[in-house]
Amino acid sequence: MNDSESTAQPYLNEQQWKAVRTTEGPLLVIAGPGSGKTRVIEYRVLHLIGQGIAPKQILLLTFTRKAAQEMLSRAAAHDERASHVHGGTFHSFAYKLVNEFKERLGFSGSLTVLDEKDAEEALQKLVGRLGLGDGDTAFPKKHTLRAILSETINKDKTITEVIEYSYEHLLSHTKTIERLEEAYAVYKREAGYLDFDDLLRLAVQLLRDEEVARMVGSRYRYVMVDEYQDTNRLQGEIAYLLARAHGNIMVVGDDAQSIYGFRGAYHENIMQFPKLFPGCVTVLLEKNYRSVQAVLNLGNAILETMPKKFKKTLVAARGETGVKPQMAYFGDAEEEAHWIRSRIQYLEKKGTPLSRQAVLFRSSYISIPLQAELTKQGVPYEVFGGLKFYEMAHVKDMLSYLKILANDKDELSWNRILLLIPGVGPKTADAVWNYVKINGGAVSDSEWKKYPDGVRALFEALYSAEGESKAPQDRFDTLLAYYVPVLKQKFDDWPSRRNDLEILREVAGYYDNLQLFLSDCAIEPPERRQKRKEGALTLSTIHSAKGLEWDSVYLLGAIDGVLPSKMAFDSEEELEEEQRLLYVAVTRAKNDLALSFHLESGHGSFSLHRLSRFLEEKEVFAALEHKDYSERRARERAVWDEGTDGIDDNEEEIEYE
DNA sequence: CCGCGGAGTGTTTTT
DNA sequence: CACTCCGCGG
Repeated sequence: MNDSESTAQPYLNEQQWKAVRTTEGPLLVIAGPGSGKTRVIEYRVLHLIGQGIAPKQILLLTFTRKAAQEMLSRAAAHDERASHVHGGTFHSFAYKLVNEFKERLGFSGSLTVLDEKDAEEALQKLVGRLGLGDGDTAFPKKHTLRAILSETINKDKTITEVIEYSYEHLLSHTKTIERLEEAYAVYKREAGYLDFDDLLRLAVQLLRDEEVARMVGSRYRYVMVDEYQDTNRLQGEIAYLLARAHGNIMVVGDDAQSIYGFRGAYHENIMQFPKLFPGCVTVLLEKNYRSVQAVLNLGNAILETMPKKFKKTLVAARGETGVKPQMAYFGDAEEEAHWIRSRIQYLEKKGTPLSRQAVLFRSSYISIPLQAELTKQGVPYEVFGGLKFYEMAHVKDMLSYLKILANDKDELSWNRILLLIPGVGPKTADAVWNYVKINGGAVSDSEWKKYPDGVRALFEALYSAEGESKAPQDRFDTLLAYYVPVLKQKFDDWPSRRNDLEILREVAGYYDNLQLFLSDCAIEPPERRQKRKEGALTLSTIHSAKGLEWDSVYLLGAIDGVLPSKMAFDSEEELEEEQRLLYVAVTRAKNDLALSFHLESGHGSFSLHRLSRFLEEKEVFAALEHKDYSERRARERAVWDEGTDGIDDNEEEIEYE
């Protein structure tokens, strides 16, 4: 995939230099899209090392692991020492910290990180156990329950506040959900479970402790935080606590690109930074080295229509006018997919390789017709965002076996793998778990007779995979041999799943510590494809496209109800975030941008037929070149006003010139 | 107690 | 349209 650094910028400009050289004391960098902030971080790392700072004393906190790796490996290309800089996500940093000081937090056994799905599973189990939703069909689903509890942590609110604010229809369940929250906390503590929110919460708790703060604070004398506009209150506090003693902290962000409010991102963090760190130096990076003027004009028009927010304008550094972004209209998703695919291939023929083109969308489902079209026509593509590798059932199954080796109190994993055995349902699974909880792995012969035969086979597989000294990959192999028959029986499409597990096996080979492998799987999903598809087209959610750029970009589904999502319709705040999402999408394009619309004939009552409201704003509308490719509409028009022949045919080459 | 089949429901974005 | 929940037959 492409990244910001392919942007041709021969030297650092004055503002960028200032950001690089200001190493002592707090520094706030407001960086518009394409303004070279990645370069600033890269050079700042090199500059610090050049000053004689030990790489180990530099900490770089980013939003995704990939971002940190990119920046550090680029710096390492100039100076190998840069590869020893500590870099990662807040969550992985927090996990290491919690693990290091777990006794202080009152944990005795090993810790297991719960991903979102696990957390939901745990909640559902508790709901059942406590009989909370009994006979009540209106009782919230596990996903909603998890969202509510998560919001209390990430937005620092009480359950009542969260429900009053975003889930008014659930007010009557407030008391029950409070009970659930307590039970969930106890449950996690007993099993040694940490969900994503616990990681941040506990890290803050640790750093608030003077002694810990002193130890950790002296470890990292220079702290840098990327994508600061998308940090939440807890992450903001972690950054603050880390740098409180020495004040050597740089944060980089752009409030206009804050798109993680739904996850508790608190963009006020950026505004409050100067207050938190008095004497802070502010640097504004406005020059855009990425896009042609026509694209920037659209970006600026969107910026103009945003309520509140910083006043700023993207200033083009490239000086090329470029072609006005196209707004293309279609009758249905298939027409749209067909057109986009053929336009992509057309540009490829004209010299823009597939790897430098990307199709972006608000939500994954929107891209399905296009994926079908691309597959049909043999266009190689790679999808980012949406369903994740480590969330697939067979991957979770396999990881569950390993998780039990790492933490035998892991009830959720026991439950999962027991249910895979024929003849074992919830009751038997529970019985076996209760037995294991008390007696450990030593099972008497008489006990076996109580359960289906498969249970014994499972235990034997687990026994033979045990052993501290064994490499994670060896254990993996033992358990995979056990699991493959289960896989074949459970899934018709097992060959491709078997292949996924082969990839997982390879990843396991990079680790010599099982714990670490497993926590990484939850917090920082290992790259699913070691060898990336060469020369493939990128399909990505807008969220996953953050920080990236391509020569040619398509925004699929510029439909009111998709972008903005209909889920955001009744919240002013969420609508603003959707608008920033549009801004992020259009500013990914370097040379060429096309937006597209199709009529969405929803199943059931909902059908979407209006252009995104953000694009209807006068100035935004004017920054686009509107073209109606709808065959349906063309047909209608041909009937209504005879004489015009509307749009000729679907001879693709003609249409985009 | 398990597991299958039918009915009903609500649908985003991610560490 | 995919997933969850419920009820019934084995």
